[in-house]
Amino acid sequence: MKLEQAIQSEKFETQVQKAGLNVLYTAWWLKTIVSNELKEFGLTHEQYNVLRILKGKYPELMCVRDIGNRMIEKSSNVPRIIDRLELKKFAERSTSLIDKRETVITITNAGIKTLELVAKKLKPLFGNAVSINEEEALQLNRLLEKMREKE
Amino acid sequence: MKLEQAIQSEKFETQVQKAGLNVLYTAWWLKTIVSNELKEFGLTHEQYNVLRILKGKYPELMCVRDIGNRMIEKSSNVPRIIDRLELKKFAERSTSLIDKRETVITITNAGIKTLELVAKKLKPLFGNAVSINEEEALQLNRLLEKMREKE
DNA sequence: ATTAAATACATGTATATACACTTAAATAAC
DNA sequence: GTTATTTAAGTGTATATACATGTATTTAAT
Repeated sequence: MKLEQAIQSEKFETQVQKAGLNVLYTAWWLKTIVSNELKEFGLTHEQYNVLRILKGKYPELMCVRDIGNRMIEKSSNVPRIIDRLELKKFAERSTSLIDKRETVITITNAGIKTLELVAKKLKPLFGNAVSINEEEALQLNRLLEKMREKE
Repeated sequence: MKLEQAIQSEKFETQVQKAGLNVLYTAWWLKTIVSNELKEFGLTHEQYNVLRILKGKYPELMCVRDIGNRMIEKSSNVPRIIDRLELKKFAERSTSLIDKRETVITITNAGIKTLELVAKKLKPLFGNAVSINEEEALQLNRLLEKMREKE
C-alpha cells in the first residue's frame, strides 16, 4: 500500500520527509503482523525479541546490560520484560557469582521450544507478507544504513 | 551505522530478515531524534503527530476517527492523546452539532504557533541527521511500498 | 583502609500502545 | 414507531517506552 493511502495524506514536502514517515509506518506494519502471530504463544513483540537474544547466546548466561545492547529499541526496559518472561517460565534469573551487581538470565527449555514453534509459524508468513526479494532487501538495507550514516 | 553494530549481531538468515530488523531499528532511531527536539516544546512524538494532522485540516474541525485514520500507528489511542493536548491548550474539543456521537477537535492558536517553532527547529536538523538525498529517498519509498505490497 | 565514584539493576511515574468493554447516539429493520 | 444494530468516543487493563531515582556492589582515589 502506498503511504498516501495508509495515512490519508498527499502532503509531503520532500521525498526525504516521506521516507521518514514511510519507515515509521512500515515499522508499525511489521510489528503488527508479527504481534498477531505471537498472540497464540502468549508473547509480545518485545518479549519475543529478548527471547531470541537469549537463545542466540544459549547455553551462555547473559546479563541485563548485554541484552539491552542487543535490543532493537535501546530504551526498552529490560528488567521488566524479563519479569514477564520469568512469570511465563520462559526465562530464569539469578545473581552473578563473579559480580553480585549483575543479574544473569537464561532461556528455559520451555522458552526454546516456544521459540521453535514461533519460528515455524513466522517463516512462511514472513515470506508471504513481505513482498520483496533478496536483491531488493539488500538495497533497502543499504539505503537505511546510509540514512543513519552520521550516527 | 550498520545494523550489525547497532544490535550487536551478525546472524541474519536472509537480507529480507535483516531488512525487517533494519526498518524497526531505523524507526526507533528516527523517533528518538525527533522526540529529543520535541522535549523543549513539551510535546511527545505522538502528540506532535496529532497536532500536525489537525493543522493539515485547519481551520476545519476533525473528529476523532478521522484523526485516527491519518495516524502513522493505527492502534494509537487518539482520545487520550487529545486529553493531553487539551491540558496543554494546544487543542480544543467540542461535540459535533450534526452528529452528537462525534467529538470534533481543533488546533488552537498556541498549537499552531508551537508547531511553527518545532518546524523551524526540525527542518535543518532533519537535513543533517538524515543523510540521504531526494533520489535515494525516492528509491527507499519505492522499496518500502513494495515491501507492503500485499497489504 | 576508608571514602568517593562508577556501575548494574531495580523501581517509580508519565505517556503510549493494544485490545476489550461501556455508553450514547444514529441508522436500519420490522 | 418501537426495537435492534451499528457507529463514535471514552474508559479500563496489561504491557511497553522514556526517563529519573534508588540501592547494592565494585572499582578508583587518597
